[in-house]
Amino acid sequence: MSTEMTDKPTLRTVAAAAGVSIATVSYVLSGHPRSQAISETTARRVRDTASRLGYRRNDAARAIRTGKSDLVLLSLSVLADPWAQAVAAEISAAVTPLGKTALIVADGDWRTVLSNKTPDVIFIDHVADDPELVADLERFAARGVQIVAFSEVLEPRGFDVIRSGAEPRCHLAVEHLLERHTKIGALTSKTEGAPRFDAYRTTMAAGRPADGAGRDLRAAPGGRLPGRAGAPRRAGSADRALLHHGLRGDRGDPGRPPAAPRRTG
DNA sequence: CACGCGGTACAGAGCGCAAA
DNA sequence: TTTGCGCTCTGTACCGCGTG
Repeated sequence: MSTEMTDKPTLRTVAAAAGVSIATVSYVLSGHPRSQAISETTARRVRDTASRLGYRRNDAARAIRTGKSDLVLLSLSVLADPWAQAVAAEISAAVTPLGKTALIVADGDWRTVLSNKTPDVIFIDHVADDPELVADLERFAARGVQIVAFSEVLEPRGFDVIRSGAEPRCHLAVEHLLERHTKIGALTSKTEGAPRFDAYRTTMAAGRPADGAGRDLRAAPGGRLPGRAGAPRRAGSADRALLHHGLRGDRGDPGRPPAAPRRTG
């Protein structure tokens, strides 16, 4: 019994129905430069037949031969982060005109996705300096997958690493606030060993204004600034401004170009 | 281990036509 | 008639993975 009415039409089906070879159908339907060498009569017959049979290209099969999936994977550890949302929007907008699809993984579990898919490009917003994770990335990079990892600690090993560069951005934020303030409060979850806070502290200690005015950075672990005993106060406007810069600037403001990636062969 | 899946890439066959 | 050339299309290897 024939299954032609129920089976999904393939290139082979279309070729048989149109009376041409598989290759001819492939050239016509893919718009391959070589299709210009195929007569308009034949090309039209192929297109009409494909349309009549409801043919749709099998991207998985195509990926086997070309090694291209037209898939761009974006792995975000925290989707609620304004920076992550901005990056997701930018990448989606950038890849769509190229005929590619952005696949966004919101829980940062990019390894599970890569177990059964091979994207053309992978963006990962956070990669721990774990040898096993890095080995996974190196393996995909060796297969020709372009990988961009945002990391403060990872070294480029066949793939790109973007340093968020907390210090320069903290410097900009502090200098901006110092135009109108001499005392700045920082709301931070921890003050020791935190790169972001260290960057603020370094900037504050880096120099003193010519008029001799002092610089004072007060840390507030837990999100509260020190005040009178028993009455912790909320941060003032300058403090909130600094916090704002810290969140947005720390990992790259979408409105500004990111730090240049470093790559090794 | 052999085979099949679907689409692509590429070498080359078949044909028509013009010039010698 | 032979030769050369260009156009159109064909046949098949190849890819990674699952299945028998």
